[in-house]
Amino acid sequence: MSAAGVAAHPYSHYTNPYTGSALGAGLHDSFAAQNLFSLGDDQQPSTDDLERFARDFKQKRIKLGYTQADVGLALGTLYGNVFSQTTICRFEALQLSFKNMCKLKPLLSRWLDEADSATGGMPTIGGDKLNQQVQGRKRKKRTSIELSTKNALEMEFIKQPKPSAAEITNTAESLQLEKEVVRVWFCNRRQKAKRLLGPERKKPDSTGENLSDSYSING
DNA sequence: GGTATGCAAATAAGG
DNA sequence: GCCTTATTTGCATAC
Repeated sequence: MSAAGVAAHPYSHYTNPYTGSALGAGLHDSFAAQNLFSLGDDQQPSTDDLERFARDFKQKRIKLGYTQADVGLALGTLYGNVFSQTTICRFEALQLSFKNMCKLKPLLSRWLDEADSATGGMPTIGGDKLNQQVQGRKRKKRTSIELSTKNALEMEFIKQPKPSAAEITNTAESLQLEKEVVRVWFCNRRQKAKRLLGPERKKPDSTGENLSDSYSING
């Protein structure tokens, strides 16, 4: 155990190396907007709400004796979609985008409520909006591509970064992968190539870090 | 044994 | 149906 206590540094450190922004800028932008326009009305929580909730959630979760993995699994029972320990961890550490945090909050909130009241057993079903909200989004299990296969794909990529459908099918067959997996691999690989080639983003300086600084959340 | 994190697979949205 | 771009999410592994 090393984490007890409370999330150390909220919305700051996760600068997605791929987009150079993703969780980073996207997140900060969203949060900035959220802070500025915080309508407070809808059901959209403010950044403060999220921070408070995450902190609270973690504390209670620990008090109740559940691990992050437990929670992720329980969400599967509750809503039909399991989440990983990683995701719960990032939620607690406020390392998800604002939008993503907003999406997960009600699920975790509901879980917490049930876990809280039903002390003694994991909460069970709650078949309503939330259920539907998350369901139908069944995520495909992440494919682990073997190193040798990756190498083969890399070779193909060097030869032809943008293979035709037929070429993708061939590659998929020869590597014994699903065609879709190969197609997505090439898409992601192209994205990666672009990132690697274009390190000159917008402003190396003024964006990410400063913003994250200005989020000095903590109390 | 639980939690944090790097890299990247999968998905969403718009074209 | 496939692309690009942005984003979400998790495997693998370090802590």
